[in-house]
Amino acid sequence: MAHNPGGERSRTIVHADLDAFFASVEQLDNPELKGKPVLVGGSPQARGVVAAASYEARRFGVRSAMPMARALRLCPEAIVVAPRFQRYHQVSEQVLAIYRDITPLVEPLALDEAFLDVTEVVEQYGGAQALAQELKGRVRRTAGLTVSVGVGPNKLIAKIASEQSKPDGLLVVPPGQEQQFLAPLSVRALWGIGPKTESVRAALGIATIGQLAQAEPQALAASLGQRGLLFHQLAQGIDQRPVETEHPRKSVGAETTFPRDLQDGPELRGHLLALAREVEQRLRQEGLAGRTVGVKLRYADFRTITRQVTLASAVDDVASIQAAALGLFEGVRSPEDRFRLVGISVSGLTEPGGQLPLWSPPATSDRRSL
DNA sequence: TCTGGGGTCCTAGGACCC
DNA sequence: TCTGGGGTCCTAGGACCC
Repeated sequence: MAHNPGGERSRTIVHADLDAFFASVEQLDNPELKGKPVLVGGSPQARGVVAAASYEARRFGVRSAMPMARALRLCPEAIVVAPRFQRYHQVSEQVLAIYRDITPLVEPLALDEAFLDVTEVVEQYGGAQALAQELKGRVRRTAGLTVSVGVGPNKLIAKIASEQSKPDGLLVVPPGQEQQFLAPLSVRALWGIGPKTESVRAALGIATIGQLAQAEPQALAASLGQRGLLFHQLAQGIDQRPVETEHPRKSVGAETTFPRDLQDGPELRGHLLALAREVEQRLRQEGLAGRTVGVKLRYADFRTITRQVTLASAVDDVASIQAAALGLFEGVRSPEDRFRLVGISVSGLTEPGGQLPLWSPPATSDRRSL
């Protein structure tokens, strides 16, 4: 066991991240796509973006979340494939089963990512390196996919290690080497530091995680609030978050972006109804109901607003969801507004109980939104 | 360049209650 | 006439992640 002055047991955490997941599954299922630039996502006509790009496509500078129109300008010969989420779920379950065969302490983060707490089993495999090799081998043989693996004394280190090792990588950061490993990396590598936060830190003159670790906590708190102090901790390589196998769901939502902007009318309301149906279906699949119904509206100029209402009891049926959503929509729309997206979500989730009302008045006395 | 769809978490302010 | 303190619930927006 590693030396640790704090007296706490040293943990061994694995982060496993499937490479270019959606695109790799498409190449697996259709051998004609192997070795070719593949883009999984929506069509450029439907204002689609790239959900996943094969490594062949990334060489052209294509990245996830990039508008498909731009991706195709960068890589005109790319093959665009519509996403098949059911299939990705299937493969994801297959891979999670492999992880759970190693340890029950598996925390899925997304379809293509998971943490494993292998503290108790790592010695059975002859150490972290050997365990990671074994995991990679099993995923390749069983699912036909490559996975990048990072191993470290905590989640933060494991995650950044797998990121650094991509693709088909393996990187073990032993306890005690956290600071050394992190110091030269960009603060952007820290989980939670996005473009906005990065611009704040740029104003402070901090570029690397090492500099962030050295910075005055007060200065960080002044510009970033509580998060500044958290980032300061993380920059020292300190991260006590446990691997959690259970994540109770907090909300269920569905949204659609229209191929062209829509004004209020039968077409838009038809979309709202379809979204309410979809949310109902998914709530029932999971045996859930929720008290809070929300709508999301994105205007033609990309400005986005949300409105929500909390009902007296939890609902899981189209009629109630749709009624609440329409009420919220009526409260904000003007006839000349043009929308590019509408969405519906249900939160405040519970197990549905007994008879459900079609419509309940808001729980609060604030009825402005209605 | 022209921006998806699924989420989580955080902040801040207001209403309300005792 | 000039107004506490603590706590909870609710809403809206925004940053972020995959």
